[in-house]
Amino acid sequence: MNWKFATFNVNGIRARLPVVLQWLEQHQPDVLCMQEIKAQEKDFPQGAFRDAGYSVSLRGQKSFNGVAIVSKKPAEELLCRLDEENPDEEARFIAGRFDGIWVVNTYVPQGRTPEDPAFRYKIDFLERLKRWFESRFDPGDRLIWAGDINVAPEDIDVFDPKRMEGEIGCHPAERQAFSRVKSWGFIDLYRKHHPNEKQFTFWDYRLPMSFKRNLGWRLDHILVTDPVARASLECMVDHELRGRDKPSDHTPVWAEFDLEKL
Amino acid sequence: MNWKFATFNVNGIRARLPVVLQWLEQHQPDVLCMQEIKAQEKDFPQGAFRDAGYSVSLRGQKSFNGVAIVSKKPAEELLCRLDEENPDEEARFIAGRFDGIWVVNTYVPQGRTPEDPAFRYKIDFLERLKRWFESRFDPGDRLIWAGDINVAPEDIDVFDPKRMEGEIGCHPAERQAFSRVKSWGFIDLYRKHHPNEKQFTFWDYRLPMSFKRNLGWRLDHILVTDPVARASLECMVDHELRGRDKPSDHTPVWAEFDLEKL
DNA sequence: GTGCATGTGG
DNA sequence: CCACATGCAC
Repeated sequence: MNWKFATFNVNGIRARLPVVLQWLEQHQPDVLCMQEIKAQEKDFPQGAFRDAGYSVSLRGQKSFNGVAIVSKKPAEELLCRLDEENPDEEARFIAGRFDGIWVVNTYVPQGRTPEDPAFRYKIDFLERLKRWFESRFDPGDRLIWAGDINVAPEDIDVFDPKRMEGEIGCHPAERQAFSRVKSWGFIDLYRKHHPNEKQFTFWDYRLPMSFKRNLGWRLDHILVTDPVARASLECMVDHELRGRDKPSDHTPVWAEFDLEKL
Repeated sequence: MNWKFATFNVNGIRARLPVVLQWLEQHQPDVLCMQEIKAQEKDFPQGAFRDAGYSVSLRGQKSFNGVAIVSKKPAEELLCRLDEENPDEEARFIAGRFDGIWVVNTYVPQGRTPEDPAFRYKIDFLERLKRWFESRFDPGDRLIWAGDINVAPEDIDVFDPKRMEGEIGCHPAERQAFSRVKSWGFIDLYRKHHPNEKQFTFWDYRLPMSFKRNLGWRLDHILVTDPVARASLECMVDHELRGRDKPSDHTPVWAEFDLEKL
């Protein structure tokens, strides 16, 4: 039986609700991770997802950030913070078990510029995440880490690597921090299926005509442990959405798995 | 040859542009007066109107008020302020000559409450308008005064005259001020064609379900001098627009004239 | 450029 | 309830 998974930085769930519902209707993923829902729990349109046949797990915050997982079956287990000791950390992390697979959904800080304190926070976030994986899981577990990681891992993942060298999203320090988390036991699923494809998942609103001119970044990722990678059939970026009327600046990434190979 | 005229408080031209363009496309008025465009000249979507075959004359202001006239032919003469001595008066007045007919488009102050200084300003505005008509025109001229007058002239023009007695829009002082301007030589064209109709042009957003329950006011008017009244064929309120998706709180009023009778 | 928060105005 | 202004973040 096939199992479908997707991740999408929606940039405001209230503004993007029609787009997301239509995408769910068409693609029927078993699990969809969303980032930048930009809503508190009380403002998240839970009813609309339930009516579409999806269960909602979410970690909200007023105005910024916020992550959610919607799934055909409710989470078998759920964790809403990376750091249980810190009750008012930003809403950038949620993890749940679905059909026996642990799904970790993150919205990694963007970091502003490499000089900004926010950049240090980004690196720290990735290091905390690495320790979190180490302490709870084994690379042989069924585990998916997905979301807006805000790092373009290689030069192929930016529209103009020369121009973007050392810039936010491409800085060696963040690439290395991301790489270190992956080295624990993750495979970049899009890159596994498409080793040489220059395919982006984000086009900045602020760059004039960025989508039309394909001035993008691959910042949204599906990372999986080895057993999950071996069960994977495909991983794709649905850039079509970005060309429509009121798009998010990001676009969905999805993957399909053969559960019998797991 | 028939000549079509309309007035519409759009409540923000930028928010209402698709609605207005579709209405123009369908109804093809020779002249449309708009109020509450809520835009400065530079922010008014002139290109969209030109593409639709309309010439634009406007008096804008940042954020509030603002009036415009769009017309199949450009204005033969144009006046943009009621009080030429006062350069920073609110953008509530524009007048132009089209096909030999003078069209005066006003957004009369709402007045807040009868106790508020804004109410005095409303009465004064109507009195200044009366003097303006007296000084420049004769009741025998071809003249149309239209717009959001913000007065329900008679009890029939409010959903609940008992409840609204003395309230803003129905207060005796503003009814009298409006009546005094009309007494110079204007005929209420909707009332001429529909003497006993209880038909509203405004339904407050803030009253729950006001449109569905028809809790409205007739505040938008087409006033004409006697020769124009004699050439008139019909005057109607297009309340259908108010029932759609993102409506203005007001709805268009239109009239048709036989130019050969003029 | 876009979404959201808050404040003003109707 | 709705539109617009300003301010913030990305």
